Amino acid sequence: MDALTINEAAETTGWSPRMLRYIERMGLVEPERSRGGYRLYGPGELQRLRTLRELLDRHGLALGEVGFARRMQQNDELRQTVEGWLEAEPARPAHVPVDDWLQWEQDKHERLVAEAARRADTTATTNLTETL
Amino acid sequence: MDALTINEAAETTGWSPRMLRYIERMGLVEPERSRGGYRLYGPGELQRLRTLRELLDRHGLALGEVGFARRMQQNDELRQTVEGWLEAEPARPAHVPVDDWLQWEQDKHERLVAEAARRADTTATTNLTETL
DNA sequence: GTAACCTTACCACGATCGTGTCAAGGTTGT
DNA sequence: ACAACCTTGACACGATCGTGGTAAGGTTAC
Repeated sequence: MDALTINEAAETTGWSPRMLRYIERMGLVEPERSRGGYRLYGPGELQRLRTLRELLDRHGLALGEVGFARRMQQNDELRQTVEGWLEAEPARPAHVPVDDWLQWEQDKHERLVAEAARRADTTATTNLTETL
Repeated sequence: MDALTINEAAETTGWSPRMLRYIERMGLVEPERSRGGYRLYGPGELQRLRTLRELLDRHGLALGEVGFARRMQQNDELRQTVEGWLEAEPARPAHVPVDDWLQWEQDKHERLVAEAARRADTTATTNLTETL
C-alpha cells in the first residue's frame, strides 16, 4: 500500500488532519477512500498539498479563495458572468456617447449570460447546486 | 452635473452609502471625485452597481470573492499560479508512471511561475504589494 | 480480538467580513 | 453664510472562516 492515511499525510505535508478534511470539503484535494472509508493519500495528493501551502504563502491567499477560483473554473456560467462584469470596468472609450456605451455593455452582458446558460445546461448548473 | 452623490447613488442602486464605500475599497466600483473630494457616480458606475447586485444574487457570491476575481485578473503571476495549481488536479494520466507525472507537474509549475515573474516585473508586483 | 487508527458530528474560539452608526470636520448650492 | 450634504475614522455586532478539540462509533493490522 503506497498510500498514506490522514495522520501520516498530515505529518509529511505539515497540515493538520483537521485541515486535510477541511481542504477536502473545499474540493481542493480529494483523496481516494479505502473500502472502510479511510482517506488514502497517494503521492499526487501529497505533492498537491505541499504546493498548496506554497501557493497560499506566496500570495497571501486563503483556502476559500482558491476554492472560489476552482468553482469559477468548473462553472462556465459563473466564470463568464464574473469576467464579463469585470471586463466592463476599466475606462469607457472616450468618444462613444455614454448612452451607447451603456447599451453596448448591457447587450454584451446578456449575450454572455445567454451563451453560458445554453452551454452550461448540464454541467454548470449541476455543479453549482451541488456545492451549495 | 449628471453625476450623483453617494446618497443619491445609494438611493437608486439599492446599496447603502456605507456599502458603496466598501465596494470602492475592494476596487470594484471607483467613482470619480469632485475637487472637494465628494464621490461622483456617473451612469456607468450606477449601471455597474446594479449589475453587481444581480451578479452576487444570481450566484450567491460575496463581494470579497468578486474582489478576489479582480485581483486574479489584474495580477498575472497570481492568476497563472492559481490556475496552474488547479489544472494539475483532475486525474493523472493513468499509464504515466507516478514519478514522471509528478516531475512534469513540478516543472510546469516552475515554468509558469518563472514566466509570470518575468512578464510581471512591473505591473503584478506593484499591484500585489499595493493591495496588502 | 484488541490496540491503534480512522470516521462523522458537534462545540469552541479568535479573526475577518459585511454592515450599521456615530463623531468631528470639510464642501456645496443657493 | 448657512443648511444640507459629504469625508474619513472609530466602535460595534452578528455571521462566516480557519482551526482545534472531543465524543461515539467503525476499520485495520497484527
